[in-house]
Amino acid sequence: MSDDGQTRAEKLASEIADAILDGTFEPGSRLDEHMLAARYGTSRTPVREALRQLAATGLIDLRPRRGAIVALVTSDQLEVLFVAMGELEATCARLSALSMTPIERRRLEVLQDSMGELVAQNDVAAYTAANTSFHTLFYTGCHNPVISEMAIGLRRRLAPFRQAQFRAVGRLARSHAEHAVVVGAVLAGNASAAHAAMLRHVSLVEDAFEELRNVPA
Amino acid sequence: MSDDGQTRAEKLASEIADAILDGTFEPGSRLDEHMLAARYGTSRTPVREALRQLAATGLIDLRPRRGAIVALVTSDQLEVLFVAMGELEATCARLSALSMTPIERRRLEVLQDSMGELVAQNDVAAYTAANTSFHTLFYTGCHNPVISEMAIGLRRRLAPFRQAQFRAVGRLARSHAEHAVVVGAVLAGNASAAHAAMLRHVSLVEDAFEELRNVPA
DNA sequence: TGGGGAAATCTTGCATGCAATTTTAATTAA
DNA sequence: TTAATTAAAATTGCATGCAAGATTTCCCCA
Repeated sequence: MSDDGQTRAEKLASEIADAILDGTFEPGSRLDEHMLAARYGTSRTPVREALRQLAATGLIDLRPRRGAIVALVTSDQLEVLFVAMGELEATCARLSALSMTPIERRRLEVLQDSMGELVAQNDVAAYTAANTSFHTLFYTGCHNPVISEMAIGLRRRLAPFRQAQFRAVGRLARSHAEHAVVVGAVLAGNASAAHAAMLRHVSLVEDAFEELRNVPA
Repeated sequence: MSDDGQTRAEKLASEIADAILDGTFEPGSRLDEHMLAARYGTSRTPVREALRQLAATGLIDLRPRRGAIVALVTSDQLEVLFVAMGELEATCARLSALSMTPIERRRLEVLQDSMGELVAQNDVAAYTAANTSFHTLFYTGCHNPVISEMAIGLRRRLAPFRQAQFRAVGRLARSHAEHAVVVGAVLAGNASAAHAAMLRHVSLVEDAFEELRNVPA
């Protein structure tokens, strides 16, 4: 089993990334090469290659001769990351308004409608899942893998900080209403309106996160 | 000499990147690990780590068990890269309009004026250099290292394809006029206008590149 | 003469080991 | 008790070697 064409270093990079994102390795903790090698049953060589790959994504911090630590995101950096993701998502929406195929536009419309039903049923879990699909549609719809991969990388990195954003009352309906503006602009082919609407939407999501974050620990 | 706190793999990554960008290693050519190790006087281990780092930036293509090749950018990919860079630059301008400090705004103003003189003198070389400074001001001015690093990385990657864009007649004055619109919007704190103006500017630069590229080989 | 297949060669992937640097601990002096 | 110094331990950086997979070469057959 296990060998699907990927090299061990690649699988390690992905597994370590998962472990970091799901909290197994806490921010700031040292990623000892021997420890990782033992944990994943390999030698240090592929571990080192994986670490270098992860360092390039910003997930870990690789200090020469001093080892790797899980990147600790300060409050400031988190702000910067959220802003960056927002801008990228807005850009995706902008390009989607210009580049989406009729089929993609139709999919967007259908998803928006079905999410409306989820709002009516107040199904938070299903809405959260659909919300991911919603944003994914723009990643593919912008037809620019360079931008979409940047956005996906950021979204992935911010995932641990985005949980439970729809818990607050009325957030579901509000999110859906904001989506409607974005969808309308994209379907109308109005690039700048799509950009502005998506930016407003994700900024509000960020605000919701802020509220969460400022709850006394 | 030689040891300035950097690890060999890091220096290798930077040296190989330079060699790729200056054309020493042509797109599509194989990057043999033994060859690289011999060329830079190390063993294969740091070479492999450097290659993994470069693969993360998209500069090389690392195919499992099949070695690394210098990423060959097709015409389509180049288009995608230019669009991505344009969008990021526009985003930088947008954020700059919101976040630049008075000092940064002043610097922008001063540079814009001095570039006007270069246009009058038709000093292409100096204008080209100043143009880099101009864009760099927005990278720092957006106050978002995540976005600016993405933009810088793209600009670096596209550098080999951007040469001589000011050769065409009248391009200098036109560039400066476009800059004026961007600067005006940023100084006025008009985010969406700054975004639109920068987007228009870089799109035109891209068009100039297109003209160059379509010259029969 | 051209195509298919097997063997030889080459290249990558990974483990291991050693040297160098950093980190930790211990010991001593103030 | 605390700070400084030094020695020990641990950890990283890198070279080397071998095995597995890919590539090339060569030969045979149609």
